[in-house]
Amino acid sequence: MRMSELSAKSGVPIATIKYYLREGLLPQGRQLAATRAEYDESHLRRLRLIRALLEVGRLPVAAIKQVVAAVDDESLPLHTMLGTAHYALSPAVEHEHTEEWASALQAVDRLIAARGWHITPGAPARAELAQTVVRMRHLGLPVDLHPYAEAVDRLVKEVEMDKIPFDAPRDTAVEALVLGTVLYGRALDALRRLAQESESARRLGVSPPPAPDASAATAPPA
Amino acid sequence: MRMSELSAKSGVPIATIKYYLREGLLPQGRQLAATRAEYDESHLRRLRLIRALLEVGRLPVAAIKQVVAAVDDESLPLHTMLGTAHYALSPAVEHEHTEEWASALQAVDRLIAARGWHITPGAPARAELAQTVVRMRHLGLPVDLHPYAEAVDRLVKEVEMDKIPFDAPRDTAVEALVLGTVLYGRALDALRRLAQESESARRLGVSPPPAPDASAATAPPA
DNA sequence: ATCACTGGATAATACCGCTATCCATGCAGG
DNA sequence: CCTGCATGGATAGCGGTATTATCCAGTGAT
Repeated sequence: MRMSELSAKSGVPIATIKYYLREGLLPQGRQLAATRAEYDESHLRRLRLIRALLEVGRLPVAAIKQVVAAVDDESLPLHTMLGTAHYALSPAVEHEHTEEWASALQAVDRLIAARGWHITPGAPARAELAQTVVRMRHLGLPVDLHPYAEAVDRLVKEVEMDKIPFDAPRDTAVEALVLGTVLYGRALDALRRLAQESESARRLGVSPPPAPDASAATAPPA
Repeated sequence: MRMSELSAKSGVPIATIKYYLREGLLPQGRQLAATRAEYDESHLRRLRLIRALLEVGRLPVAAIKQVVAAVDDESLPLHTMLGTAHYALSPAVEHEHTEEWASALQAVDRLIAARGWHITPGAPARAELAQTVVRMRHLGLPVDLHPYAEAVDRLVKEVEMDKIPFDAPRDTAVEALVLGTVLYGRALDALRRLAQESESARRLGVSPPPAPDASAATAPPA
């Protein structure tokens, strides 16, 4: 198919597709002539991957570039691939070597040990979590992550990993890994807020089930 | 304290503090004279709240403005306050009234019903989740959110809500609500990635991930 | 009175994702 | 073959956002 068709099928403007080509997010089409190139289903699929990572996962374009590079690198083991996705998802927390930081990191490592997890020291999520703990303490929030760790531990072990099609072609498995991390991450977050709203309504008593001030809860900016 | 002291204690540059004052994120200090104003602990605390929402929660400044306005509005019930936080957290998904959208929304509503949740139709998380489902289907991912819903449901009911100090002064409770949503949301996400890494290492059982460095972000020559 | 410092107003900056403009093709219909 | 519209590629520009730099007049300690 040609670029215009690719654009039509994906809903991404041509100018934007050109941008992705420039940035190396999308592989070049098969060159037919100086002003003619052909794209196929793989480009369409890649485009959907990009948009999902961008719009749902909120990944910056530079990070997506990393991810697709890893996806395309056939020599990369799946586990490493997952690490790349995690790295792209993590927002580069700057290490301040303060007392608080060390303490928070220690707390995180205790939690990791308590769950029996095996985590490499360079894992981005480790630093990110430590950073979050620092913030929580700054603000005087009670910090108890154990129930959260237990919940995701079960989820990952009992559900998520079983869904990855390890026996499928590599790119399929890889996409499932990356997309699972990103899309289900968002889904989990949205679900949590739904649960919160429901429980909040129940406890703080917007009394009857047929919500009286339904619109108030999500009222648009004043 | 003066602005420079506020800056020193919070780690936020003076110019940035001035910006927050302009934007109404941070209340004005007590004016002592034309070129002299005094700030106190409440400003420091507010500044930390802002930075937490900004850096950890990734909220845009405009959304933070909404949140602090709600926090400061004494007349707002707690439940409504939570709704405001949720609204600020959600990234305004645009409704395309397509077939897929309707179907995804239906699936989300079935899930909500299955869990017995009480959710207002305008809940931002509802649309966000539907959007995510649409993307998942586009990409051919299997979509089964039930285990996720169950996990967060338990978490919210058994842990999160019990931590909110409803009997404390309003602003304390309000901050706990907002920060709980935002900070624990991030924490949950980071924990999930930790669990994934651990489980991935166990199942795919291999060498540790490459601990990619920041320079790699721009290094690869296409 | 002086001078370093403060707070406030305004303009400039950096980055990012995207978009508009140009231009040399290139295929299609006559 | 010739004409004309569409294509792909290169380049420059736009719009939004968070932040920062510049100016300036007022203040208070010395």
